[in-house]
Amino acid sequence: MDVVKVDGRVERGEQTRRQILRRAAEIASVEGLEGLSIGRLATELEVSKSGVFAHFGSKEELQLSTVRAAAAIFARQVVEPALTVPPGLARLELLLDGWLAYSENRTFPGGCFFYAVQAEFDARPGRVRDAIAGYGREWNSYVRQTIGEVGGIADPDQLTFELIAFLEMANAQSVLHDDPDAYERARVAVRNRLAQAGAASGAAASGTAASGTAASGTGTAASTARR
Amino acid sequence: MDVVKVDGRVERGEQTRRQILRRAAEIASVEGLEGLSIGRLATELEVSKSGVFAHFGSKEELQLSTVRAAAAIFARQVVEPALTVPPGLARLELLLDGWLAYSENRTFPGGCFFYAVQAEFDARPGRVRDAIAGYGREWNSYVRQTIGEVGGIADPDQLTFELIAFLEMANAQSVLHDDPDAYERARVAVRNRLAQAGAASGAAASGTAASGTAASGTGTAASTARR
DNA sequence: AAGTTGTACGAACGATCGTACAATTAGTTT
DNA sequence: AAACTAATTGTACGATCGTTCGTACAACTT
Repeated sequence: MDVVKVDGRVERGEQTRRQILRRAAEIASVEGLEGLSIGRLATELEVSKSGVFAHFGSKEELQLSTVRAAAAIFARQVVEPALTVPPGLARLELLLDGWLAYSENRTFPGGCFFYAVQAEFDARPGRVRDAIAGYGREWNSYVRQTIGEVGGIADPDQLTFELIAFLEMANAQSVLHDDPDAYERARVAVRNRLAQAGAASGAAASGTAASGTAASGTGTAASTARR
Repeated sequence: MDVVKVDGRVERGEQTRRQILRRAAEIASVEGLEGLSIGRLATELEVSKSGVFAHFGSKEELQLSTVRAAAAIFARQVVEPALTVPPGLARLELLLDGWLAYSENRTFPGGCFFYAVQAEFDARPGRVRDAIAGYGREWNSYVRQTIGEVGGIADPDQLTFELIAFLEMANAQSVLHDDPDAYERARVAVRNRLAQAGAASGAAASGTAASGTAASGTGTAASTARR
């Protein structure tokens, strides 16, 4: 009906814009959002520098658009899959495992996009930093909410802090030291901490076989059981 | 003594070099080692651009020297104080509290220097990355060793991973979100995790007793004792 | 005293940065 | 067909980047 207004020119423009932003996010995950330059982007994509520039009007707008594009990829890859299972421990575990997979399989070549740009912009003012901080808070409060839906957890804010710490540490260690074992460390840490928190929900589903007395077992058992 | 070879020119040179590197580390903790430019450094220090350049011969060498200078500051501020107490739980706690204080009181204006440059260089090759990774491994294995000296801890490598994760998370949250509470979260996490690990050494003081919500105890005491 | 060494400076270089604007191409409307 | 519109291009600009080079001057050696 009214969706027929497919202007071929606009259509093509949006496609190049998507290509630009996908490449921009890849570069930024490795070199940072400042290391990302319009000229280099144009050269790599084999288009004109002014063509790239025209899509955004300023470098800051390019950076902001890149952050938004990366957030969409993150949401599709990490958040949405977790929404396919009912709230509770299973969803929380799927969310955390999804994050580790997102980092481990290098959705962005430099590891987690937000880890990279967060550390780059955390100490300087501006709209880019504000956008990054906003997504950080969103992610934080979504994890927090998912923890809340498990029930029976004493201090959800504290648990949120610790779980996210494990995820980011795994990403950092893996990228800097080429150490894939970091992800296994994070999985052990997450499992152990969730057991300690006394995640009430039954669902022995993905849990360890020895989940009954997991608290004192130091959680080393099911290292190979998962995955 | 035998230190009589005080050439006034060399002496003066070393002093300006120290000033350059101190400022360079400050800037890099905020803007990164790439954001650090020789021209800007010269302007801020009110010296000539070529004067700054002459001290290092290349930008890469300036970056390497900056990393080394920051490592020396880190060692003095975090590692050395812990060496004043005997090995064991007390030393480990002093080390961790020392790190949190080092980040919290903004020894570098952008928070932990190494957190910033690690995320910046973790995904690109080169000598700078290698140097940063080297210091990272050093820090990691020193924490690991200090944990080992406590005794009675099941998996020291796993504990090292988790404790450092708490520290870096506190730094990241604090800097990006202007949230000073992050440090308290990290202290709670550390205390809780050490209690769970069953740190054998005496000093039950900081153990499970205060694990509820209290901020008091040895943790904060040490943090204020320093500095 | 004259001669040597080391730090710091000023000017200039080629390259690249972000940005501006007019010209061109391709698709849509009348 | 002409008129219009949107994406893309080419050219050019001022600023800043890292780097090079010749020079000035203070400090040390002989």
